[in-house]
Amino acid sequence: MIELPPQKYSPKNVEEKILQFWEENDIFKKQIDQRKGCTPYIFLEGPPTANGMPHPGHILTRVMKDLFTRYQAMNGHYVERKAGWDTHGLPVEIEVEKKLGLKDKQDVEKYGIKKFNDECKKSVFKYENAWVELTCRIGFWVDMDNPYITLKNDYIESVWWSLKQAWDKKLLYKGHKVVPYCPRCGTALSAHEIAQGYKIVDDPSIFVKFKLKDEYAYFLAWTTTPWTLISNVALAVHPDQTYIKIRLNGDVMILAEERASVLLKGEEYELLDGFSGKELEGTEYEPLFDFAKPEKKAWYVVLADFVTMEDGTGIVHMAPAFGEDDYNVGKKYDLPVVQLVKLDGTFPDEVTPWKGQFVKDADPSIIKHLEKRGLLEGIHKHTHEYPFCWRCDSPLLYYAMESWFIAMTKVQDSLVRNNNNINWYPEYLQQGRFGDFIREVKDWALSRKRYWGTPLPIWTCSDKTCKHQICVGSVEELRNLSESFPDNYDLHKPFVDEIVVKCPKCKSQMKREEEVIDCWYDSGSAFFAQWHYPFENQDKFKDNFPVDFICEALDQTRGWFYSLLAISTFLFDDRPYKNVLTLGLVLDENNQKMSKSKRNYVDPIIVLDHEGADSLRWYLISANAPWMSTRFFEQAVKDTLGKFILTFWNSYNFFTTYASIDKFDCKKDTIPIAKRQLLDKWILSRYNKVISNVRKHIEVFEIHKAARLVENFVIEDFSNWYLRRSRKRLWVEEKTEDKLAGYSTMYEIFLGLSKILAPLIPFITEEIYLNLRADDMPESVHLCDYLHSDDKQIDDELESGMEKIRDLVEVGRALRSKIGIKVKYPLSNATLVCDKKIEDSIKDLLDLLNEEINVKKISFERDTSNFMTKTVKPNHSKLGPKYKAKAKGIVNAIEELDSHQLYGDLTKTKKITVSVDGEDIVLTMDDFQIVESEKSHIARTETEDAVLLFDTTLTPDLEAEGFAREIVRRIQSMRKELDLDVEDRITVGINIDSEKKNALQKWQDYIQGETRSKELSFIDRPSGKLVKKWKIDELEVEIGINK
RNA sequence: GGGCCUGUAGCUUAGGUUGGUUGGAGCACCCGGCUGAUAACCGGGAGGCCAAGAGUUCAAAUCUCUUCAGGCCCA
Repeated sequence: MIELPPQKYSPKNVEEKILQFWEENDIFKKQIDQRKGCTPYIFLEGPPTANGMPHPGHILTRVMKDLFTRYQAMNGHYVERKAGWDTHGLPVEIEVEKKLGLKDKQDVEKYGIKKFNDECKKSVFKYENAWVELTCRIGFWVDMDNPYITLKNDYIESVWWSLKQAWDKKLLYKGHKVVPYCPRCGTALSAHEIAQGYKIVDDPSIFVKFKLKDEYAYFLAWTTTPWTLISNVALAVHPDQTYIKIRLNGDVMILAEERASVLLKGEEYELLDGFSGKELEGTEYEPLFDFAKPEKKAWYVVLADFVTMEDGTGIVHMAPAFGEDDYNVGKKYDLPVVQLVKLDGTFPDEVTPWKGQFVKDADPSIIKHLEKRGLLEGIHKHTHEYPFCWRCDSPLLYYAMESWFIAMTKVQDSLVRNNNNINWYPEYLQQGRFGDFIREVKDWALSRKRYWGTPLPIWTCSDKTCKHQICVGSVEELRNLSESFPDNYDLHKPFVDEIVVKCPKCKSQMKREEEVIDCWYDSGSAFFAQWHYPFENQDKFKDNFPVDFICEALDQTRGWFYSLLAISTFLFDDRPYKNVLTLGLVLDENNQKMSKSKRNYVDPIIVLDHEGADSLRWYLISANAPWMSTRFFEQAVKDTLGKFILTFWNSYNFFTTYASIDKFDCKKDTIPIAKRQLLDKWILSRYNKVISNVRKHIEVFEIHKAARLVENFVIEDFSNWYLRRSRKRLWVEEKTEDKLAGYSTMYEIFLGLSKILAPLIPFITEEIYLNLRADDMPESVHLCDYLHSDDKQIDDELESGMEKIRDLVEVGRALRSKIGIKVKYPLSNATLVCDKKIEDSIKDLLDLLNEEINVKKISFERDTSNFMTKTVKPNHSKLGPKYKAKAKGIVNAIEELDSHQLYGDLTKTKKITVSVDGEDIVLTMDDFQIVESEKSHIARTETEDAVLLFDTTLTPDLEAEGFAREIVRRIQSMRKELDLDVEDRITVGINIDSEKKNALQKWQDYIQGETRSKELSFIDRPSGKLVKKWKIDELEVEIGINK
């Protein structure tokens, strides 16, 4: 039984009601469970960090994840949706440090690692409620009762297992990583931290001479960090640049040709030799200082692509301990890492002249020293950006810290192969940003010298000679190695470090490497660690690997998308996911990135309260391709509500208003399609076409196209044409077959739309479905099967005929507007001039055209000649040159004549004579232009394939009919003013000029029928509940109505 | 600094692969009409150096290069 829904659509009320319905009836669980045993569609949730409030970007991700999983579930797949939480990492620690007022790592250790980590754990779930609420409110169906959480012992154990795999494959090793380091705070800073501490500073930049070992010549190098010269081990040149040897001021020097032309502009020098960078490779030079006694070979020329010709000399001094580029080159050439700076930023004792001095403060003294030795060629001031500690404002040093790595470079080929086996949406990321990243993959710096994270499970024997190392791969293994393993264990710091582990080789005590691991490794392990694989759920894992679908924003490309692939590749040598949808970023109204500090975004909750989740979802889905960035602001969602959601609702409301009055029963009252009107068949054809195309778009994640297609169908085809054209059918009071045919069609389409749109806008579709469903249908739209199109109902010819009719309506209305005869006033005749084919395609649909443009009769013709008339007018460009001064007189004379007659005469006699100033002039057809125009009372317009002609003669009968419609319109608006129900009957009294009254009387039945009046009288003083005076075309009318 | 993506009317956008009539829509605006779906509907109008510049071509929103602006990632 279809019920009358609320007239006014309140998103909040409807959505709250539906949320309650889902919860009370466990619909989400039923959607999953009813597909048990079906082909699974495996989704993996990229875990959000719940230590900050969700913002519009998170909403987009969650909406997209939701709609594709809902779609697959309705499509007959078993779609589990396990939620996940990312809980470790530096952002969490920073948040807690701020809260507790801790400034650096020393502060943390003073505070106590146990207490600190407790705070971290608490902080992680600080915003959990907000996340859960928002997730629920936007209708994202994900199982938040059984999430995977990266801080759980089981999860950590799975991560440990995977690290042990890496260890066994000899992929886990200890090396150096150059990081920005604050010597005062004694800590490395993350990229995110240094980004907020750049300042523009003046540093000395110096040109230093390095003497070649076997030759009296110098390499001229350039540096802005003189203090790193102490730890110099090599010089780098660009392999493809040209270097020259010159004599300048008595010295022989080598530098890049391109730089020489800039640096030595105007100076005189003698060119001695030239070579490519490549040829210089391996050339040895004498060290500037002898403080370092490196074990490996040092002090020779190496090649590096990053050497620029923008500044300097084209020869770069290399100190692998203090620069990432330097370090990487050093690794390639196996250079020693000379690190003559202590962790507090001062020089060690072996650097005798400057020992104990802060390195940057020693710069001037080092420069002086070089100058004294004659090794300084020049000194400049260099203005550049330099990072400072955001906490204590000390200048940061780049510093090679010991770190654990996973040797991704060793599995690079597999990475590339597995990546090529993934479907990327959009495709260009596969070989673009992501492919580039993988082709230049570096070893993964895994360890973090922090507290809140998965501890690195590597223990080293403390015996100086033994130094045995073990990577622990399970809790069981750790328990067996330790003497006292607690029952109630926690694998985090500091507990894990309190476990006493004995070396299996020498029985000495072992000590865990103090680091925790990169939290990206945690989340990248989700595809197996969420199942506690391999300790549990081995089958479950096998069934769920690789996953079908992951979806995150663009910034995850080198984050989670990479960490999943990296781990999956070295563990299983396979892709972890088959399809990856990358979403564009959500920006603010001015295309600026949303940031917490600028507060330039709307709180999603406000939008949800005002416009509702469906409008919000529809906006995000339809505004743009998923991978394009989308601007987000409340007005945009408001527009979406008005444009689509309300149109959809109003259409539905229109249908239910009538269907509920008539108690339409979808079981008993459905009319077979064959017996329905062409209009019904047409909308069903359009509808089925839409279904089939929507499916095609969704399959390739072009959800915006699917959404726009449906939107266009609902607004243009269904609401603005089909329903508008069907209104009259529903106004008849009896339950005619035609009315039921209309209901049947509308019912089918609303029910269908609720299913098609259910994954996209799950609330309003549920609301509609629940009202329309019959008892034998599933209890929720989300438990239905997604629709397949019925191609038998697609009729291209009918669609093309309707297209032509709609074109004709358009031009017909425009023409009416142009000739100034209102649509209320019927015209007696219209003619369509077109060919037979067109006529055939539209002749059965002509009633629609009749009604839309209000014409009594439409007939067909093959050409327009009966409606056109030819006249002539003087051809000025011919007459002018020929008759010069007389031309004006001739034109005047012609205009005196009747132009129709003139044309007739000209065609008959070929010439006419006019008299100008007493002179007879003979004119021929050549002197005229033929003009074709409509005969009087004919108006003409055309479409691409037809001409439409109106007979504009208004007879008194036609005028009376039009006037009757004017009256009806006034009464209707008065009914509405009284807020009457559609079925209410009224009595009407009209006071009107007697001449019009006579004309109107013929239309009395019509007026009464249209306005549901049981009585209509023409009286002088109308009375009733509402009495109004109207002015219709200068004529005063007074109408009174009563219920 | 490097790589990648994006830029079309006040706003949201189609078209761009495959160069080819006058660059289409919708919202908002103005005028007119219609209306028992009323935050709707119909007709008309106004609004575009297709970010800027250069090149290729008979022809460029479309292809190429440069610049500018915004974004993401990496330095």
